[in-house]
Amino acid sequence: MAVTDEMVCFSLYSAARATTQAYRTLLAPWGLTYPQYLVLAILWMEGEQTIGSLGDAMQLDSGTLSPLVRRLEQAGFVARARSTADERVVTVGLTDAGTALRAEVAPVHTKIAALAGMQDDDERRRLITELQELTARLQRADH
Amino acid sequence: MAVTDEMVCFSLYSAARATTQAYRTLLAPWGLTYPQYLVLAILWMEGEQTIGSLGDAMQLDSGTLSPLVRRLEQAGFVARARSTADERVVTVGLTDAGTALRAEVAPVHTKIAALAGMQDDDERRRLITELQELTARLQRADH
DNA sequence: ATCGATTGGGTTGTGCACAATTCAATCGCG
DNA sequence: CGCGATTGAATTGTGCACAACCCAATCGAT
Repeated sequence: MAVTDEMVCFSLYSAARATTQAYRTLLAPWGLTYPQYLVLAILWMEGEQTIGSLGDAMQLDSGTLSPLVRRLEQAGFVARARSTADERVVTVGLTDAGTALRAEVAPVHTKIAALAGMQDDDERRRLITELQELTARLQRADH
Repeated sequence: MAVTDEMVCFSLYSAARATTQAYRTLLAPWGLTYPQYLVLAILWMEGEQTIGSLGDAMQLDSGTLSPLVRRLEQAGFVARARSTADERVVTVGLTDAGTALRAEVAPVHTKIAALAGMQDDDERRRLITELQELTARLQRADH
């Protein structure tokens, strides 16, 4: 038995990498990465966002999101604009090309869940909850 | 309910980042990262390795491991040498400084497991197995 | 023994993740 | 109103993760 097989941390680290790898394969036709897909998913489901609201949803800071959104903009899928009400705020919205992706690309996360053997709603819900609780305990402790 | 709360992938991604964040905090006194800690853990438990055997254990390629091990070498914790039997192979072993770290640093993964609420052996084992199976299904599918 | 194929490791380039810093816009307290 | 504090993004720098590529050492089939 390898050392790493005794560590929860390693099984998480490994599962997360396997997941992004599966996304890489399925998203390759559009040149999208997994975090870029997440941004698009949020825009598809919840409409226009700001850098800050994306950061809240994904738990990422502007140091990660700012260049990531710039690449999505360069790819033509989103548009950025300074808010008129508050010049500090940058809004991020879908372009027509970004909206057009939805039909073919949005279902990818369902395909991944199926590949992972997480097609059953209850079981998936249970694992999500377990991982969210684990995450919350770690974040609470990390102060 | 946020979009991301419905995705297994996101809960994995999030839990993995929370874990490395917890490691970052606990490893800060030694300037070690989580992947660096993993390499040291393998060396402590299983003795001298090669770049290849580390790659097998951690599922990483030389493009990641090569600079990572170089940084561990620059920090003085490991030493690298070409194998005399096969000049292609690079062996990685602990220095005295690397061995000396073991007593204080090795227990970190147990502390993290406790913070994550995974102190119970059976429950931890169950989650590890579940994640390993999920990982295996994704890797099998990703061809 | 030779030469084509394989293997082990390194390098380069791209994109996340995160700390730390900067800066302008806004807020709030007096 | 005025000004110090806060906020929202962006930038810089470090370190992983991974694809693509390179090269030298070794293997293997003849």
